[in-house]
Amino acid sequence: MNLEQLLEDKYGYRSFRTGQKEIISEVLNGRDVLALLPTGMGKSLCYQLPGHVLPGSVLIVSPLLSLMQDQVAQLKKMGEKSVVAINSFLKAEEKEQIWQAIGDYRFIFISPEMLLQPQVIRRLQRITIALVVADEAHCISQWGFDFRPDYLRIAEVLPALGAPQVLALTATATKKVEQDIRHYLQLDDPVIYIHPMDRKNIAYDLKNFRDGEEKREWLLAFAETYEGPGIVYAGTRRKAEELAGILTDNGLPAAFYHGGMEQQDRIFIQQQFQNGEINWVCSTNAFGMGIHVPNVRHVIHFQIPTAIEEFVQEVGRAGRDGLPALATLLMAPGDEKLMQALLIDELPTRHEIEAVASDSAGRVDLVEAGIVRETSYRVIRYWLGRMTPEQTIVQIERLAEDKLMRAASMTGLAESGKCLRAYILGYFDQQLQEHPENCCLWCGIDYEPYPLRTTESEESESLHWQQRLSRLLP
DNA sequence: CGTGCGGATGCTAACATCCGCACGGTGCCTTAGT
Repeated sequence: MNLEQLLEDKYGYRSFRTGQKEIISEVLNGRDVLALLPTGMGKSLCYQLPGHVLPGSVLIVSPLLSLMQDQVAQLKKMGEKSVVAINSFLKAEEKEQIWQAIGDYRFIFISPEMLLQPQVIRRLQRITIALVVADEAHCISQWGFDFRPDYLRIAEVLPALGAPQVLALTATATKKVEQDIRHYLQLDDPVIYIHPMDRKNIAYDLKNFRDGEEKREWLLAFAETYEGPGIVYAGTRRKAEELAGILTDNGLPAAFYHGGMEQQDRIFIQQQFQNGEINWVCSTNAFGMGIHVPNVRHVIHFQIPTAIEEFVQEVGRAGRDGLPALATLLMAPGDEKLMQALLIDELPTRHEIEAVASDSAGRVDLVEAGIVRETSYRVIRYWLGRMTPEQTIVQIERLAEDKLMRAASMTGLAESGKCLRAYILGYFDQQLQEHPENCCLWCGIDYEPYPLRTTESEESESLHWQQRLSRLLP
């Protein structure tokens, strides 16, 4: 089969990007594949193209509803009609209609939680699933153990679906994440494709401050000096709002974004950022997946992230256009303590585990009564289904240790005093081939490539007039 | 670690002030009964 011809017929591209052809060929050879491709390297084509060749539907397991909707819209825009997302956005009748004709859809998007529902499995059993895709597969490792346990259960469904082949796609994976993906998706002798993950156009900077006040002053001065767009990652929702407030108070086009907002507001901010109407988004780690803004110049971490994996994911949203981008990590004494406390507090407690274990009737009253938190309840139920309460407690303790170790690797980066790029690549078991010209603060950073803010003083003055006028008028 | 909230305090009626303590990120899925 001529893949290039197919690519041109279906998508109008003349040639594949690095890695795409290898991955697609292996999928078409019937192999399980785990592909590590950096963000923006055309991951979705790796299942879209096989979807036109394979004898059956492609089932894509996706972490976010917004991501699904986005991908469905994108496929439809490209002329692909037989696409659907099965999720809680659908009304009962819509859902029924889709199920009636489910075999007609070439691409079916679904969340792990929805996929695990028995009636969903029964419906999917009636059709031929040729390929199951785990999109953003690092979520298995990142979320499965203590947040969204259904992520660990995807493989349970596969036998019922006729044991289709599996393609796992992600941008960031340590050896541990890779192993988790292989194990929990039960990949069968998979082909592993690893693309070098170094992003040469991103320089890594680090600033030490005495306290948060100094950080705030620096952030404001930076945003007033340099042109965005940029993302500022804060540790908490409140902090994200506070930082956005500082920027907007000083006339900068900024907004905050976090998981506590209404879905509509979140979509609105995303769109404004994508249209360039907002220059700075101050957010928690909720912001990022599914954001396609190629020209993000700056990613600033106001507070230290909980792991290098997270840091790299977030930093990777900069400079997708290939132009120079800058990642800046702001540090102050005590920062790591806050994040450590946060990491551990959110895990199920011994008390919660014992409460769920002794509640043999399996009632959800514990959550209603405020004895067990909602997420804890589901996580505990997952583990109790597989081990004793005592083993579950040990399991959660191990998770806490693991999280603290990963957090320590992040502080290690901040304190190493050596090339940050080399440290990061080393963490992912990759070797730095060559230091780019703009590498990191230890190798030296030239700030000249980062465009300065164009002071549109006249424009802002006229805006002032408009504002004053609007205040005078009723 | 930093912050914000609720309750106690101090003393006789409303309110300022202090202290202890909980909380902090990430998202699917909710099919009851007016």
